[in-house]
Amino acid sequence: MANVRKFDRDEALDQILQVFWTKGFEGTSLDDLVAATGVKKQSLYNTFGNKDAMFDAALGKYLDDVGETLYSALITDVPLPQALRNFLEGFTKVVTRSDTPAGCFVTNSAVEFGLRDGSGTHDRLMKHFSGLEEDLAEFIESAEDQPAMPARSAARQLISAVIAIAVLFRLNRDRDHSQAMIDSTLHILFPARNH
Amino acid sequence: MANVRKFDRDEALDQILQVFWTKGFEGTSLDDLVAATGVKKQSLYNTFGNKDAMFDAALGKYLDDVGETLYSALITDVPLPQALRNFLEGFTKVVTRSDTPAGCFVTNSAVEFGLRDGSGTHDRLMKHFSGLEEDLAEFIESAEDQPAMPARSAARQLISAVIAIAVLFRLNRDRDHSQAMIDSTLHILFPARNH
DNA sequence: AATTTTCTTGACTGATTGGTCAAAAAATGG
DNA sequence: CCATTTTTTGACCAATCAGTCAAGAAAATT
Repeated sequence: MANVRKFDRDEALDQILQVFWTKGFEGTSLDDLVAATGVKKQSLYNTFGNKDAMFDAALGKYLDDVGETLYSALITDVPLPQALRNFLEGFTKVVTRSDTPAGCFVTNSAVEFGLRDGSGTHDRLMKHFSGLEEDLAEFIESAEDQPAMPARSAARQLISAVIAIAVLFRLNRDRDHSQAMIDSTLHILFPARNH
Repeated sequence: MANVRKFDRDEALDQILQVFWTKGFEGTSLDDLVAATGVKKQSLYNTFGNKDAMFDAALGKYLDDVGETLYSALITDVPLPQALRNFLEGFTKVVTRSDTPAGCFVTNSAVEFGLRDGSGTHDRLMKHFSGLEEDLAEFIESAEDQPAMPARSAARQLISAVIAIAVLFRLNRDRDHSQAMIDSTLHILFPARNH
């Protein structure tokens, strides 16, 4: 190799993610990304490709980071109610952090790319949700402690809660409301129990 | 008056709504609106104002139309479970119709305008959700038949379901999935009952 | 030290953005 | 039928859009 990159690729990608997460794909201009990263346009193109590729890379980073958070709750040997509480709390922490944009980048993108059938992003988002539902259902089914409904329904309720928490927090940054929705969801899955 | 408008204001507004609903605010250009309405740019500006005002008017139309659908389910004297089923089915019908864009325009806009504090649209969307939660809770509380949780929690579960149905249907146009979520939500509110 | 390879820089595209202007066309009131 | 008022029309605007180009700077290889 000859000359070497002056900026940190991963750090720049993280800043790119923040911008897309805040403003969406259409709402983000390349100048926004240049300003956020401090990296000149051509260097961004050299490193990532075009705007779509930058978005794709940002989505990948988000899926890696958040995916790890979500799935780490599902690889424990704590009782199911506690594991699912960890799942909900972990996700909620991600979408309500004050040092990252409010809401869930995947949910936001699902809304923005929802009608763009056939695009790579659209497929990726669909697979994310169906995969998560599958994994949740499997995890619940294989647990000792069973919720008050079929595993598949419970998984859907969890995903439903997670989406609603993300959308509503993005609109109204009220952590108490998010917490109430977590508690309410757990009471539904495991009624008549102390949480 | 002198000359009179050649196009129908309400019809044009409906077409404007469809475009914003499909592509979002940032994703919509004025040329898109001109193409969809068949009305020249200046005439749109004369009639509605600027792009923000057009979006505002479209949101108002959507809130009127959908609001009527939603609230009509809450002004009946049928038993609560049936009323809430009507509520969920009515909403789902709106967001899954094949002659209008997939998903809920309010939810989409909540995601897109979520971080624009202080904007009129942001306030309006917040008031919509808090108002709906309030009205649902009140309606449930004043009913004879009570769900298996406090009215406020039930109201939040309904809103949560409604948001998730809209987001997921926009991504993956699967009506069976929407229906399953409706049924699951009602089973949660009124367990051990035939729906 | 010279060459080669890569990254950086800033100027530069043509297309599109939201929005305006002023003239033309049309309909009403006198 | 004329004057007035409003809408329509298409040209026009500066700003911004995503993306490119070519020259310059920096590092590794020879």
